[in-house]
Amino acid sequence: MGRLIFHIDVNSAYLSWEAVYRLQHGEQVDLREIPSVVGGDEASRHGIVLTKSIPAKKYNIKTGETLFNARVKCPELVIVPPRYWLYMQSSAAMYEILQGYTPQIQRFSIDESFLDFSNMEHLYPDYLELANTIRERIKNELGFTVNIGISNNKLLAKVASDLKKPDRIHTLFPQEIKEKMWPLPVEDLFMVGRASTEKLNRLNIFTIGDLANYDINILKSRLKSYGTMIWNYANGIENSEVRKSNYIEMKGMGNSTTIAFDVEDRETAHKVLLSLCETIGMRLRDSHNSCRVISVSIRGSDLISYSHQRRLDVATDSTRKITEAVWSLFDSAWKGNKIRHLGVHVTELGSNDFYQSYLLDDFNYEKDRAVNEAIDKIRLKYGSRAIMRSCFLNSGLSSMCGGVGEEGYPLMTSML
DNA sequence: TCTGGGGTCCTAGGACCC
DNA sequence: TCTGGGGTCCTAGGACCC
Repeated sequence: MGRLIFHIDVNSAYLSWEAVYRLQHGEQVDLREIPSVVGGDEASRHGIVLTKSIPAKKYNIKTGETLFNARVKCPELVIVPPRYWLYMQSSAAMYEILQGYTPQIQRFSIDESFLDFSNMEHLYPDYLELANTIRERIKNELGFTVNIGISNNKLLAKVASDLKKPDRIHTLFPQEIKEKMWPLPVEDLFMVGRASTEKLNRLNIFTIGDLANYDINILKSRLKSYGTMIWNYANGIENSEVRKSNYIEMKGMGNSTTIAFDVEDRETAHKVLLSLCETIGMRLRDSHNSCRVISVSIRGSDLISYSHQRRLDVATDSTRKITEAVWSLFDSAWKGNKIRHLGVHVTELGSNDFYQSYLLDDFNYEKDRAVNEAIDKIRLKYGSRAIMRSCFLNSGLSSMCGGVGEEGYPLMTSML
């Protein structure tokens, strides 16, 4: 009667999807078989590794590092640009297949899902056979490979899918923890990142097993609630539900961009922020949300970030109101340094199913709402560039920055 | 022209209240 | 001239995930 959880993870997702697309369009080489990466555009200062092929990994190329660095490690490295609409499509196609097996699916990211097969022995008597069927179907029908991790909770299933790649199925049941998980380096554990690894190493903790057998009270005092959580994880203790994605409410949304050049004046910064607000406003209205808290973040050319946020008296979904708040936050926050990156985030979301007629100011909410609605309709029908504010003409800036534009945005979480 | 963009959650410290 | 203490709200910053 125990739980049975699958974690399905696409191998080198962006790169695999790109490789399949290219093969389908007549290209001879398979990107997955040579040192290659999907990387951002260096000219506009987005030059980092988004996904690497397995041969590229052999050169010690890491996700997130600069393309400049990656080329130093491997001069013949093939770099291809990202194609986000393709990733959305590929992800959706895989989800279609998975849905045929159980409705209990949590889309964890664009290329990862948890499936709950608890109490379904009557339908699927042999879970290994089931996993194999799913793996084969994705490979045959969609052309890319996945790893499947199997256990009785999400944490262990996730660690299992990460074991040996590609195109593999692994189990990691509680009785296998000692043999399969404890020898791994502690940074392989979910939620143990760079900062925690350093702290743990200083405590002489180097493997997941070291962590599992450490005194929990010392961890608690050094790492607070994190200490308890990762100690539990190291012992395979985790009991969160597989949450169907449509029932997960969004907590906040953000839009940020690295600008192709350093911004040095307030007017240009305001324009970039406006374009970010346009996208945020539209996404808020599209999801029937309003926000109470608005925040602006600034990253300077020195790569140091800072932010200011403000709680509004009344929730809003108006592009105009958001922009006013964002501009004033920027003006109070900006230290006058050269700006590389700007971001707008909204949190404390709530329903926008009400008309806000706030009598204390003379802002015409009805008219503003009608304007936003009309613009949203035009953009949904004809694309985000169909209508724009005149200040963006000949400015070299996009009128609607960030976001995923017309392709939509699947609801995903990165917390178990 | 060396460092992305989308998220979630936690903590520390100050203001303020009783 | 000995400066409480608990609670809540708010902001800034940092950790982690993909």
